[in-house]
Amino acid sequence: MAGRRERIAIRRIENLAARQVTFSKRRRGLFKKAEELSILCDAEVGLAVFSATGKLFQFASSSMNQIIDRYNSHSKILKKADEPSQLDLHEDSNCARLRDELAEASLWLQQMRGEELQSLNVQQLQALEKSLESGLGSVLKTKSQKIMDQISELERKRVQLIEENARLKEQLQASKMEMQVAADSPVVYEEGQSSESVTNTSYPRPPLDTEDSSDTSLRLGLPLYNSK
Amino acid sequence: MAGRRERIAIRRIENLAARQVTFSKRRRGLFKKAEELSILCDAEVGLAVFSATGKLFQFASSSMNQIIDRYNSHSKILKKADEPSQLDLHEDSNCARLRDELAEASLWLQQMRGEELQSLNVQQLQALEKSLESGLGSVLKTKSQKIMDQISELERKRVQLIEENARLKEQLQASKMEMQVAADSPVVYEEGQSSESVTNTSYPRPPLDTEDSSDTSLRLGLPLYNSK
DNA sequence: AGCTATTGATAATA
DNA sequence: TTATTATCAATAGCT
Repeated sequence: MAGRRERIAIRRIENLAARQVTFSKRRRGLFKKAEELSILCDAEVGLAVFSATGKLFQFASSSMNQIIDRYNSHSKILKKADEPSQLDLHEDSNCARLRDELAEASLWLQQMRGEELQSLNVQQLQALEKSLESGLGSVLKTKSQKIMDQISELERKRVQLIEENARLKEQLQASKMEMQVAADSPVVYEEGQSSESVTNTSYPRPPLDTEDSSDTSLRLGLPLYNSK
Repeated sequence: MAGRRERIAIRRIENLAARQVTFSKRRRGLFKKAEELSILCDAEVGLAVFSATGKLFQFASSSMNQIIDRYNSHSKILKKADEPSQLDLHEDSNCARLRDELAEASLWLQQMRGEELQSLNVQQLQALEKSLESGLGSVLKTKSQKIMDQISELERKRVQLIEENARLKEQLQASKMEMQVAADSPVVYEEGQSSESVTNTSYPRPPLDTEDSSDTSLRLGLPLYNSK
């Protein structure tokens, strides 16, 4: 007969001969599928496999160097202002390390954005989840703090402006009265209007107590970050 | 109803939607097989795929840069080491850029972990929050899938073992009966012991019905990924 | 996105 | 190693 095949567990095959046979078969299958993907879907694919004995097998839809270049320069989506360097002395040796670190950081960013998760096991996913939840908590906390600060600041400025307006009105009134005095023809029936009542007329709703408004802004701010 | 599948020709799929669907499906298959090869056969595997839209997907059994380094080492054996390649020519200019990108990526990672948020405004915090929520959703989904897969796998093995047990039990029973016949000296007062009761003595707890236990394992599995 | 009918891949065997 | 084939896995074509 032939293959009384049971699906094998995905762990290292202990038997050397069996491992080599499987490597040979599966390698061919993998390379075939890599090529098919690149052709069918117009994708650029690079695949390098080192056997346990150190032998290299490779496939590249274009050229391996081109793919490595593209891989290395892929994360230039974001640019920022240049930063004065302080490590010029060890430029060359740092370069490979930088590339390592950048690749790792990029992968992490991808995974935190929810991509490229298939290569992670459940434990790693759990850790990632915890990290994301923690980060999300901090973001929410910071955002609410910023919003509260903004509201407090606005409120403070509003109170300041109200006070300034009140001062200006008083000055204006004083100025008018001076002019009236200067004109030497005071009008009696206008004096009943006190400076206080003027203020109330101009600002029907007097400024709230600052302690209260702080709490109010908290309540108002909350719905903003109750997202979907 | 479903896949009235004819083998498709291996050439570029013209229809955009179909091409994207196929890319998504085959890419996952390819990455899975790459991972399996690396584990089963103790091989170092690096796979990079750029979609037609320029998006990078990668798998590396160790780290991509380690694999690239190893690849370059292998290649240099076949090349002249003193001949500066294109990669080397761009290395210096890349280095500064790499440093910038790494700084940028590191800052992002910090911010996604909930650190260094003070320099962001509310709008940026909102975007970060959305990104984190989206990533968290994907992580949870992937984790659930992995756990479900594990459960299915365990259940499958359990059923398999139950079947094997049943087979072994039958064989044992047959074997015992043969021995009784071969002994050719039946003892009358022992014949009251039926083969069935013998079996029950050897296996006091017969295997459960497979249908019921299948549902049970599913229910037990679900709370695992109902995270806090 | 899900769902099957098929094709394709491959583990055990010769 | 290569060939065979039973069986499992991947996926093309539909909803």
